[in-house]
Amino acid sequence: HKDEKPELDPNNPVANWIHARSTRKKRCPYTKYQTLELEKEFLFNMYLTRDRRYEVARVLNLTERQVKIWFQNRRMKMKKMNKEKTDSKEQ
Amino acid sequence: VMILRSRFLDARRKRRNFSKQATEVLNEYFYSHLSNPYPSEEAKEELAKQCGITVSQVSNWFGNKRIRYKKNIGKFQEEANLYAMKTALGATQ
DNA sequence: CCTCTATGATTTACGACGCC
DNA sequence: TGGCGTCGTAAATCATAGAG
Repeated sequence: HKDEKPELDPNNPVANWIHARSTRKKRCPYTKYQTLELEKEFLFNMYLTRDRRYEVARVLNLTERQVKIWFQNRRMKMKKMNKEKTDSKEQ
Repeated sequence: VMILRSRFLDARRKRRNFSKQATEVLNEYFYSHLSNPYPSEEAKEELAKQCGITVSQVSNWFGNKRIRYKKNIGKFQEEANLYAMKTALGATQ
């Protein structure tokens, strides 16, 4: 499950850690408008159809891949929020 | 109603830095597993219990610690030596 | 008090692996 | 086999607690 190892020095403690590939796109925070629209779409349906994805990407000037990943991350966030809610209820 | 109110207030409760003891426990694990500081789910649960924080918070702490350590190893050298010495002494007893 | 910096949390972007 | 699913994480960024 390793991404890449820029550190080749065997004495370097971080040599075997997970490292992001240098080709990874730098994180680009979305605008308030983009986030708001994505949230609205998520409220409508947690899973995108292919043409909703195309449409959302076009309107928000994001790639379809970015929209797909945003929904994946958003579902994980929802799962985490639900878990915290039920965890605090029991006890 | 009061229960719902207190739960809502809990959720909005402002972040607090972890206790010195909790940070101590997390750092001990981090520096004694420096070549592979990725605790398993079970290890995270145990650390969370010892520290009085959630598993998510343990994950956040390790994520932040790994990237900040990697970004400036020199800055953490003193701390690393301190915990290395501490575990060495603990193993002797 | 009033700054800043360190710290905990959240947000993008993937790699690994799963299922259909 | 491609494509989207989850899971765990990297790295950047946000928010502000709290040390000086």
